[in-house]
Amino acid sequence: MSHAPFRDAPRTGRPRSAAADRAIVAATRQALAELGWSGLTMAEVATRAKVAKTTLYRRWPGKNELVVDSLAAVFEEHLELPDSGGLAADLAGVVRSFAALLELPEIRTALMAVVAEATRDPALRARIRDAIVDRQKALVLLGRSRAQARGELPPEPDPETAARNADLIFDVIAGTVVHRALVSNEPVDGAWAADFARLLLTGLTGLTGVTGLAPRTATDRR
Amino acid sequence: MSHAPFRDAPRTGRPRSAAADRAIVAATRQALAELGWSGLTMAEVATRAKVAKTTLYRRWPGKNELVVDSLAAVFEEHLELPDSGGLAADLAGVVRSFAALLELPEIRTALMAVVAEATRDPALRARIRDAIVDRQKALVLLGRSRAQARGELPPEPDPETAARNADLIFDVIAGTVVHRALVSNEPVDGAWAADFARLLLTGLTGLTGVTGLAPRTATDRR
Amino acid sequence: MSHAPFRDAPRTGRPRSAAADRAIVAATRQALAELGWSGLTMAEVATRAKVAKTTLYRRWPGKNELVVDSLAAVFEEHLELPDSGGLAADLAGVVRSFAALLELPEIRTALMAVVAEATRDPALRARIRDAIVDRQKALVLLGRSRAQARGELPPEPDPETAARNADLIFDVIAGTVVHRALVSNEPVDGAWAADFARLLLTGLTGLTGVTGLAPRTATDRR
Amino acid sequence: MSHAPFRDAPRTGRPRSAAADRAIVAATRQALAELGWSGLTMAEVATRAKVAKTTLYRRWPGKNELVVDSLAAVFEEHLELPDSGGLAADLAGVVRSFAALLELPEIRTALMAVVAEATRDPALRARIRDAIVDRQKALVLLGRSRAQARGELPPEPDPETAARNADLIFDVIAGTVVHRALVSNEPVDGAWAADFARLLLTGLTGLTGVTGLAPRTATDRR
DNA sequence: CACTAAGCGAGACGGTACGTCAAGTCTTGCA
DNA sequence: TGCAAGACTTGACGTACCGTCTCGCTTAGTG
Repeated sequence: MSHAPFRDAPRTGRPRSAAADRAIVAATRQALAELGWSGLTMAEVATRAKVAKTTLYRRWPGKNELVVDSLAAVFEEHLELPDSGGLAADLAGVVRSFAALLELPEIRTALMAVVAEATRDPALRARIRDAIVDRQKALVLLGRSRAQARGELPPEPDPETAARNADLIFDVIAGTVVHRALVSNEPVDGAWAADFARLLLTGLTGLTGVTGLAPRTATDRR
Repeated sequence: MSHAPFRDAPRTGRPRSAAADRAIVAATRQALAELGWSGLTMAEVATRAKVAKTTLYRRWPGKNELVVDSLAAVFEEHLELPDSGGLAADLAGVVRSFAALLELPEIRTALMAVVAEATRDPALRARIRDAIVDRQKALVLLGRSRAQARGELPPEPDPETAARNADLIFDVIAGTVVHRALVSNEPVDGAWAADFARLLLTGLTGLTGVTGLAPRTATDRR
Repeated sequence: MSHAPFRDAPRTGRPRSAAADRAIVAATRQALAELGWSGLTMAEVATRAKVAKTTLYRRWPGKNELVVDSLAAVFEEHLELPDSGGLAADLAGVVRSFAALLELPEIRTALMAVVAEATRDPALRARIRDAIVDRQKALVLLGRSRAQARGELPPEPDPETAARNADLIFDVIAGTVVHRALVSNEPVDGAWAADFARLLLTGLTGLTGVTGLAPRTATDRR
Repeated sequence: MSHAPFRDAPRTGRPRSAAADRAIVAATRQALAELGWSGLTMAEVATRAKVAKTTLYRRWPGKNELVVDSLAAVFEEHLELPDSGGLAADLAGVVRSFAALLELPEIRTALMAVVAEATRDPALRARIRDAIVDRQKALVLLGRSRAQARGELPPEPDPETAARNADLIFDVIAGTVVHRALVSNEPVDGAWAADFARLLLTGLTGLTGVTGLAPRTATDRR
């Protein structure tokens, strides 16, 4: 956990309970799912975790940080990218992976809220980047390197371009999925993921035609 | 304003002050820019607008709705799409238009916050859609119809596909710009907009190569 | 009540509830009697008075001031000195009057506590003086002036001496009764009051002899 | 110290540090003087005494008892009555001795506070009596027995009367001095002590006249 | 022109959550 | 076992904001 103290100075006194840490994070996720971001209170979390409010504040500066770390735990356990053997399928896999997270009520209700809070709090922004965003970006980078190894994508000419392209692709994938799920409030199902993957691979001009060639079936929907 | 009462029943009594409406919305934007979403209070808005707190609650159900309407006013005055004569340029225009809004502190700090609130409040979600999202989407639709008129994009085979494609493209554009600006917290400058437009038009495979052909200059950045 | 606002400026807005004031003071006395000074909490008072905690803090800066005003109300309704026709009887009357107050559990538990708090808070000290001590002192002054009118005590030669003597006599009477009741924790009954009055009138040397001349009876005790 | 463990059972394990006891009491007095009763915390005492909080609780049941014992230490080192050769002077000596203690900030701020606490705690009341009040009363008794030995006061006819008178005189002296110092918040100087002694010896009627005969000078004040 | 039905500013009100603090207990490791 | 360090539970603290209310006043139309 990012708030863990350095163990350089051999700490004295009673050590912090690791079980409490786990209980608090779990309670936060549960309360978030039930009550939503603005309904979440520190006292409620404390009660559910069977822990005193002071224990919360000893470990996290406030609600924002606690929620970021709790969301991070969800990302940590859910994000993975099985090698599906092809770029298009890997792409759909990333999209599905992101979308699955955004279906969780605790993520739906809290992710954008902490992003909004972070606009006025650089430390929180860094925490979000380290704990959440970078974890997602790693998935995208993994997919690209696999595609390049397979020869589906050309290798980057130089590291700077590589980074710039990676950032762009990541913003496109993550941003689009988030917008679909949270703003447009539409399901991210297999059909949509396929459409999105096709658009990403072939660009706008290829969009309509290909769709026409492979009409969807009802069973295509999740 | 979307909360305006129906004029069917010819209202009696003293009419509401239109000046107050304007002052409140302006005060909300200003306070949002200075204090951020979570620092914004109804009392503060009332004070700045030189209005009583009761006047606020007489017109808006709460903070969420007041902010959505205030944000909507900003979108209304800023969003436009001058015809630049080509799809790529129109695309860049839409991106720049969205990005310009996301540079405003009141939008940065509040847009994602109300989206987050809306996850648990369908009425608020509808309000956001009507007042903000549909206004953005209209821009994207306008760009597509222009491109189709010019022959740069094929006409849609049927209305359902047209709607599905429009939704997808809109989520890609709006989502990507928002993610770049608010989550990645990087500037949406001309160079990035050009990269993004190229990706949208030609797809992933075209990305690296084209970039290599047209190396950027320093003056290209905003 | 000493915190009442001046009515010079014609007050606007909703007026404060006088009933709330009364309920709060009554609740404070009751809670003090049941829970003692250190057991008294603002929340408990608020609950008993069926009033919000904020209402308490809107009217009193804190627990100390609330308690002083509540004690003052008790003093106001209890302190009086019926004219008994003679100095000795008047003296006993004052003693009994003070003692009766000190038998009330809310006074027992709180009077010395606020005095202790006041050692570090001049404003609180002034409040105690105005609301409580001066009320007691007025009784002593009344007794003296009656005695002087009857010729039982000589008139004071000058105002300064008069004030100094009054202060001294007051400290003797009030201090002694308080010490007997709260520190020695012994009852202030009729017999003790008579002993004390005799000591005050005749001094130490007269103490033992007179007691011997007028042996007490069981009915003499309160 | 009244909390000292019995040495009957030959105690095992590491013995308690006597130095810690002294450091704690000293730290309590110092903290009391600086922070006042309500500002005093166990943690602060522990820090100042360079001792763990647990050590405090191992030796005293709580804050009240710790403070009583610390005040008792002050009384123990300060209270004494040099034989001045006459009743009036001895009386003034007792008054001055009490007053000197009440000038100490730790006593001013804490004495009445523990008395107030004691109204709801018989054990604390007993502790105060044994550790503080009886020590003061011994001084008064000593003064009386000297006066009786000198013939300035008549011997008591019987032990019961002796005790009753002693209690009364003690309440008068201690109560008056405390009231002057803490409630009226006026200095207990030589002039006031002389006035008080005169009143005690001759009673109320003698008060005004004698004062008139011996007008004070400025140098008479402390 | 008076009546009347709102609107309006000021501020009290009952609530709820905040983040802090103190009391007193418990846990660890060292002496 | 004593002790230092410090985590822990409990619960009060005082503040801030919420959304509602009460009051005295103003401002249109309507009768």
